[in-house]
Amino acid sequence: MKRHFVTIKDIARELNISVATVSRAMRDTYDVNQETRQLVLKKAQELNYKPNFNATGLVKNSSHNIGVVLPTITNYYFSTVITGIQEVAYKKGYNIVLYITNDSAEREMDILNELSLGNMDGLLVCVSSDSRQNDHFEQIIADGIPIVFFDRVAHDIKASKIMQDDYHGAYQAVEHLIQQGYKKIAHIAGPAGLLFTERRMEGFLAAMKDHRLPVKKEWIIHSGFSRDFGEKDALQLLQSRTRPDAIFAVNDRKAIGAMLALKKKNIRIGKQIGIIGFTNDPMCEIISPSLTTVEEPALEIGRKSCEFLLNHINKKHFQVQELTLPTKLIVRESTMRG
Amino acid sequence: MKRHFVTIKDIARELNISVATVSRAMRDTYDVNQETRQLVLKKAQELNYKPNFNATGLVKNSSHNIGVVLPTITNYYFSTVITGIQEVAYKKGYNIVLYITNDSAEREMDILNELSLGNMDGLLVCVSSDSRQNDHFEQIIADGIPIVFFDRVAHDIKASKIMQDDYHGAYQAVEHLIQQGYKKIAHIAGPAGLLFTERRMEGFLAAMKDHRLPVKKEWIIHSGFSRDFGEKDALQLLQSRTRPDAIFAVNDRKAIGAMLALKKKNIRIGKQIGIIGFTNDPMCEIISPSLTTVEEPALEIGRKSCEFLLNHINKKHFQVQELTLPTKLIVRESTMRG
DNA sequence: AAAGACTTCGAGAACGTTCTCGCTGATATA
DNA sequence: TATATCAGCGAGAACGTTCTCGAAGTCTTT
Repeated sequence: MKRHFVTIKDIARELNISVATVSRAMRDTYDVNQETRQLVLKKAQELNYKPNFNATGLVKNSSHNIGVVLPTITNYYFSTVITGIQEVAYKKGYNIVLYITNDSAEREMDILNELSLGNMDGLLVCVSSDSRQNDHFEQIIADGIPIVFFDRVAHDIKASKIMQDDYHGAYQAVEHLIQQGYKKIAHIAGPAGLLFTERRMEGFLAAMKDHRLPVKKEWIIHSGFSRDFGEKDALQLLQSRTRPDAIFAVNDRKAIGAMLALKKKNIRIGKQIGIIGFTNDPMCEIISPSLTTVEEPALEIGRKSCEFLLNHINKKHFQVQELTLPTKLIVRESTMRG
Repeated sequence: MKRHFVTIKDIARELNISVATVSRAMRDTYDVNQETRQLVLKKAQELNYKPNFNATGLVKNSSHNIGVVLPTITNYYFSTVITGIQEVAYKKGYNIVLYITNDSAEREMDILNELSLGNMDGLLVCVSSDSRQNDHFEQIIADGIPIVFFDRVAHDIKASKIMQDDYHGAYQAVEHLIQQGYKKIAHIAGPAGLLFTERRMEGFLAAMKDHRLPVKKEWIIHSGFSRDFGEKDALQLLQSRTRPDAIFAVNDRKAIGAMLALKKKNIRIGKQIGIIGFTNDPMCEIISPSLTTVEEPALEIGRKSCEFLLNHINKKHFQVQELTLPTKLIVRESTMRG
């Protein structure tokens, strides 16, 4: 249990020099003799010295921890984003510590009021789908803790934001459907109130309008993000007076749910009803027919978010900035009429 | 950039009491008057005081951080394990900080020699598939940092280990194939040298032996864990002199790779060749035909690992212990001959 | 009334670093 | 020779807590 650590003092004692000099040597400041420096480094190695981050953090007033607050990690998009975050954080010597909200606004609140959060150098957050109030973020920002939002961003908060190009991705998706000859296009969307959901909706509507296609209210359904909701939404669409001949889903999971539901009803995906998703989850290639989708730059979003945050943390002055990364249409079988 | 924090001293000054008393009040020790305690708590709330973990950590010699070292997080099993870990860690006030090895022994070494690791209160690790040398773990253990291994454990290390019941899971899987009438059963395994791979192999061999079925060398293939390897292995099996009529894959991803390859060759899964996987990845339900598999208790493994580690960290004396959690056969279409 | 026990609190050291200031001795400048 | 410059280093404070020790006051016991 009790472990004893080698400190800078031990090195100083063994070398008969002051702790100040050892500290200088470790940090390679200008005012230390290179010879003594080598001596110190050698001795440090020999004693297996590891710096104590609590001590450095205490004087420098930083923890080298950045908090990542997100709804879940058990899906392709989020786990990939985290991988990107971790990659750049690790390189710069920062730890990332995870906070999972389970997509619950209540839990999100709890987490943001958490003690430990105050000890983060900065925060990367993707808001939960049912959080409407944003006061808790305001509070954190007021406390002076840098925040970068990614993917699902809070509307009204003045903070840096990184998203994929949801509008154009959606536009391109719908245009692809239209080019394939589908005309009666439905959209199964996410919960209302989330910016990226709205942007995809706008892209959908714009593409329909530009191609002079009618949009029926009953072809637009708002619900949750999971596969189950995709199934339900698809079944609901089948009930509508005029049945759509294509579905644009807000994400791949819902698209896959819809496919599963339609397959059960013996509807031939592509031929009878075309389907397109969003994300490019590996599942797209596994399901049959394979799912056409819009690829999101998840890894890059993770990397860039973290880079932004580290800039915010280390720069004296930082501008709030927004970044939109491009998406890419990936055509597969689910939108093939042939 | 510069943020000013409310400290215990501020509270003491405003209340005209000593820092020691404030500290006592915050920790609710026995030797503090309940009235003054309430006063302190009220003032703390009022000033929005947040304890500084660097300071407490420095005197208590702990960081309340536990490191999680694992190959990747972008798959179902690992992301679920992490969710379990995070769940209990959060409850106990510990942060989890992620280290991703990308399944490379070299990177694993780098990470374990990392400075920041020395500042973890404990480690949860799942070794990378190509790591043979375990000296770096010995070193950490010698440093007195508690370690718990999960899933992929290092053979020879004396440390606590948590795994699913790979042997019986495999046995049950193969027995299920046999009961379905398959006789020529192949096993596409993981890389040799990993304990759980070997255990699944043993389960496979035992079931075959108990049912007096022959095992051909060419029906056993060792390779990587990814879908690509599953495809390759399946194609290789098709080349063998006597073609197997069923495949037991070491995990779902390989099983799915194999299915995809066989489907491309117009082989009817189930009828001509039965396939069973391991993990119960959500993809099993998505692919067609759906994939029979052995469910792993991923969430529970995450939870238990973390509980073990926290015990190790907080108990004065701890016994190294090993825990094996049960698996569960989940029958779907890929092993239906009818 | 004296002694003991208990409650409540303060002073100050300690944790392992970094940082500021100033000192020493050597070298360069006048 | 006297003075300025500079390289290299040490002493000690500071960061925000906890912890140990002891003191003051109150209450109980005899």
